[in-house]
Amino acid sequence: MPDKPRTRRGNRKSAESAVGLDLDCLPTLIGFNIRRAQIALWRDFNRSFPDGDVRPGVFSALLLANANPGIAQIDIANQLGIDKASVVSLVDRMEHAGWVERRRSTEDRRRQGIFLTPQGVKVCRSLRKEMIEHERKFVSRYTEQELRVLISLLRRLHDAG
Amino acid sequence: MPDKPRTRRGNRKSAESAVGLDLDCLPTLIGFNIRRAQIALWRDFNRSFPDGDVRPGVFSALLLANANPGIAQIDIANQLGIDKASVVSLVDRMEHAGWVERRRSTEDRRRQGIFLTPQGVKVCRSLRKEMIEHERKFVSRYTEQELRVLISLLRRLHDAG
DNA sequence: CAATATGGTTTGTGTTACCAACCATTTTGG
DNA sequence: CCAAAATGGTTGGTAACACAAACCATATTG
Repeated sequence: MPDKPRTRRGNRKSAESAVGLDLDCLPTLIGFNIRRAQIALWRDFNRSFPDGDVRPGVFSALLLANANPGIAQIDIANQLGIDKASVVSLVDRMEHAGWVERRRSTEDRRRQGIFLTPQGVKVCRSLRKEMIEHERKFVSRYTEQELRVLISLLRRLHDAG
Repeated sequence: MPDKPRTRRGNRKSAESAVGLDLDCLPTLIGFNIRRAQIALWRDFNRSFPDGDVRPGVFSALLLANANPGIAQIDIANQLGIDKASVVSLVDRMEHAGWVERRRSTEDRRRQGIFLTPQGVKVCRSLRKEMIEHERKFVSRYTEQELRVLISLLRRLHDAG
């Protein structure tokens, strides 16, 4: 029996072969739902910010550097929960775009302080606005209370991961 | 002034250079929190399932194929919310591992039905158990009610993304 | 029956995470 | 005080994904 009964060939509603599929325990798994949410957000992000220099990683790093002038790359890594090696390429791209510059700290000459250029400041301000605008589409699915709960539950997931 | 005041050089609690960093609006953004949660889960997943054939994508695809014998790859893509091209490599890996086989449907010869091998069935059962075990670490941070809420809020995020 | 749609595949690109190894610098502890 | 260890940054390599575009075989359609 190389076949299955669930083909879309007229024995069912023709539009939806997916109807009635069994997802097993997947819908109850945190990982599965986070993954799907992440994909959905990522896809939407790419539509909102098409072919620019800004990517999710760059965005957070830029905001962080803007709010903390001279922040060290290691601190960016820690705040974003990623590897320090990953931060290097983020900063590389931001520097290449002319948004930030690295300045070797004179207090601790291992540290590379990140400082926004005037252009970087402008871009950052604009991006922050666009991002909030972009998130509105998702935020609007929740009440204010639900959103607060969601954020706070998510935060517990990664704080102390 | 190439320097910043927030170095860890004794003028502050020496253990934490990160204390007092300004995260701007990042903590209130859904995208940021999802991303961090995803990273945390991913990292933990890799510790729980070190160097095996099983990866997050493969896991969901295997469960799906197990629960729906003969499912078409396109349906896997739809259920997982990913591109059909991405499914190909997932199935490739599962087939290569000897967990599933592709059988061309005789009803619609475009479709490749995915069927688990006996070994695949065993692996699947074992993986499901391991996965639930693995998630326990995160689940245990929530009350039963909180978990239900979290899952349901997340679901709203990707259903209709 | 021609035009179109669908499922699968291949190929290529891009993002992003990790680790290991290395250098320069700083901190440490014997 | 100085050798040993820790720290910050960088490079290079690997891997998992995600996507899009182009292509084939097959099905559906008009």
